[in-house]
Amino acid sequence: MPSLTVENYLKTILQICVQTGSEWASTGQIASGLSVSPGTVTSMLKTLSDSSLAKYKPYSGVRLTKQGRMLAVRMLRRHRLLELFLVKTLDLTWDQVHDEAERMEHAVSDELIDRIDQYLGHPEVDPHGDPIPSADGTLSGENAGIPLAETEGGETVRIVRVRNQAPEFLRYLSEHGVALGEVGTVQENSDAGGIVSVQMPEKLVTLGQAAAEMLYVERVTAD
Amino acid sequence: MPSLTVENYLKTILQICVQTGSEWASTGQIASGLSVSPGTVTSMLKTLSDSSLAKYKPYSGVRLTKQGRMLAVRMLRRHRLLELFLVKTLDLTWDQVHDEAERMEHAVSDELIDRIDQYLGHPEVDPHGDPIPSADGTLSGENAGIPLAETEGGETVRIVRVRNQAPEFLRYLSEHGVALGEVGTVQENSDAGGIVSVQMPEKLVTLGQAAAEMLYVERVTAD
DNA sequence: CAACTTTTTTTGATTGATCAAAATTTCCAA
DNA sequence: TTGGAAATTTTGATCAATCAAAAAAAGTTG
Repeated sequence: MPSLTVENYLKTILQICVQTGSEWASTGQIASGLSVSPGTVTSMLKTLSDSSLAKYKPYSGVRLTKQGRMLAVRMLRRHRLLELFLVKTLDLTWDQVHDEAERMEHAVSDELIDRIDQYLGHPEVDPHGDPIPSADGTLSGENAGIPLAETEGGETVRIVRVRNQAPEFLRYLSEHGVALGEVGTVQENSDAGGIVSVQMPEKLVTLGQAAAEMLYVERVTAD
Repeated sequence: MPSLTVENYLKTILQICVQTGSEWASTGQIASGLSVSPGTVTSMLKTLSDSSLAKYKPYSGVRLTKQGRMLAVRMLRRHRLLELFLVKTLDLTWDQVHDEAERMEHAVSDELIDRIDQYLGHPEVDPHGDPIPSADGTLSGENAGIPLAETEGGETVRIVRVRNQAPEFLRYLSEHGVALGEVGTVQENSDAGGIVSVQMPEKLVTLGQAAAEMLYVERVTAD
């Protein structure tokens, strides 16, 4: 029922809320998230409000309604299941699936998504470690892990999530031995130098601060 | 580059041409194929002409250009590969895949389609027996088989294609033992009664004339 | 708190896809 | 060959999504 455009607005709003930890998303955030002009966003926010998918408060932003949030979560679920499906069936790599899923998520039925979920055995995370919402609309695990940037030299960490879908970034990681589930030891985290380096099983990888903010890890306790 | 709408027009035009064996498709045929009004078609035909995807001749219809035909064939290829992919990976049945593929075909990249083609081992036909165009745009095998309606009592035939995607029709066939590749014996083809009946390995199936025109078979010579 | 900056909204326009209904052209049959 | 009937095109309108640029509101800072 909702257009592809509406689906994209809802998803973007939800992602902003998750990332900022707020209930509200501003016109400007949405505009830059979708690469459209602010004026376009304003008019779409009114449309969303009219269809009870969000509550729009002029000059403040929007907040998803239960219904809108449900739809947005469903888009996230579709996107993430599709990504994993492409990786599992066709052996695509984590840098190849985002754009593909971005378009496909608007084209598949709920029934197909549930089939895929079942085929994959109800997975918890997608190829980037992003949690997959359950069929009933529950979105949990969005807070797992901490940015690599917050760790210190000497710590042993497991890679659990990459919060940046840029193919070049993902390929850089792969080429330097960084993959989901791998364990490494932080060599150095220097604010002065603006870098973090981690010894992975095979290779040593060094990332800038910005990049280290996007790579999420869990501290591993020797057991 | 071409919009979803343009892709659908091109595909529809190609299908009309294939079905009628003509180079031209009329405004009316396209309008009913796409369930839009004739006036809408007229204006889109001008658009297609302007983008050199088809040649429009007022009151006569359109004819695809080489470029337009290429694109249309590509849509057919996508559609058919997607159908088979869904059947092979997720065990969907032939009555479940058409609508799904119809939407997905606009959302997948050429690269993904080629991956799927490779994964499936370069198949020749989709789950309905429709031939899959090759990557270079060759569409062959569209003339394989003859309608069951043209066979006579006593002939042994192999089911090779179903030219009707209606889920109810396909389910009716499945429920009566008709599946691609199966062999049966025509019991009766009666113009008077308007029915054709075929003894399949498990069951006896009886179809009306119209239905028998949509089910394609090959005569099997005892060997 | 007044002036400047930033953000947001409004305004006016455009584009693509569609429709209904009127006008036109083509076709067929008497 | 002529008078409908059928098919097609034109016309005028609508709707969703977008933009640029002007106007207004909110925020910030000396």
